[in-house]
Amino acid sequence: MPRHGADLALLLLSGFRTLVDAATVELAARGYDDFRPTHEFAMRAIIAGADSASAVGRRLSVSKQAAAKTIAVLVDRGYVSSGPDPADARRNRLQVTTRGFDVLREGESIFEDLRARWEEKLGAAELARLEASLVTLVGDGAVDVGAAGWVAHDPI
Amino acid sequence: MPRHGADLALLLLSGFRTLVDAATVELAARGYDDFRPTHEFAMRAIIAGADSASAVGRRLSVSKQAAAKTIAVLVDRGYVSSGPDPADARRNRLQVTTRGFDVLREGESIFEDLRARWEEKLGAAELARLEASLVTLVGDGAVDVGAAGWVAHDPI
DNA sequence: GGACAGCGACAACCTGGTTGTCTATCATGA
DNA sequence: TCATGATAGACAACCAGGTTGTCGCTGTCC
Repeated sequence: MPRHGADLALLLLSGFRTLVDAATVELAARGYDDFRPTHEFAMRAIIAGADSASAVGRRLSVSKQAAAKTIAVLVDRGYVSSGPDPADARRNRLQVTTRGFDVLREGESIFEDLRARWEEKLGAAELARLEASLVTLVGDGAVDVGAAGWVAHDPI
Repeated sequence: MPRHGADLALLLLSGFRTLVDAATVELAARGYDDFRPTHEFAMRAIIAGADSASAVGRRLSVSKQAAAKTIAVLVDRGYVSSGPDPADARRNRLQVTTRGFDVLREGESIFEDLRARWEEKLGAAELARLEASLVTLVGDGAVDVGAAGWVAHDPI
């Protein structure tokens, strides 16, 4: 067994892919096709208070241009609305639409299902242990920042 | 705690990123800058017997054009050599160069070091347990195929 | 010998990023 | 009050890595 260390990295990647691919496929089956993980990150940033393209970019550690592009497709697909900010004419105020909240809620429930399926495979205690180990290794905050930009590709 | 299931996915991603970013940075520090995980996958495919661009594409489940592009940069940077196949004039026979094997060996040792650091943090038994759990969840073969194409971005 | 398949090259395009430049707007301090 | 500086967003050019499609050459097989 050479490459033992690298295999660990691949296992982690593979786990992530398994979940995200399944979620994207399932989301498409439920009527939200062309919804990508990137979009989720952007919407969560908006909900968390980043109500302009620049702010989303900062929150996601990404250039404002990149954020603006993502937001443009989100607006185009009706997940996010954008209008002039009455208080500051430079800004375009962003808001997640009802449809936007819908897709997020669907996504959450899909991920819950996937996790439940893993619990069946592994046992609840063991899965909790795995999560705890990961938190020890990468920290709890790792869950939030900088994940966008690493999740760019199409499933299958 | 909503988003529990999604957090699991993010933990896995974060673990992968932590390892791969660190490895890429360390590799650059050792003189192999602009070497990306994608390149590693392509080189391993060549070593495994895929000695033409089309074959690499098949092995990596990627179009032959995509494989040809990657191989072009690998050849350009001296990690892979390409020459006419005396037995078949259509093909360009690929070979990993000495420098190519060097960078792979460095990469392996870096990943071993990273894994050892994680063992210190978590304990050897617990890390082995984590790996075993992941193998249970995603299967052993998951380590190999289709990982290219998910590892496209720059660290930091 | 002819039909078909595979290889590599080329071109056009997509997505998700990047940097750089520009204008409009706001905020601040002399 | 007004000049200066910072910020928002738009636009353009570019990059990496991927896609599809077309094409010509080469090899294989009937």
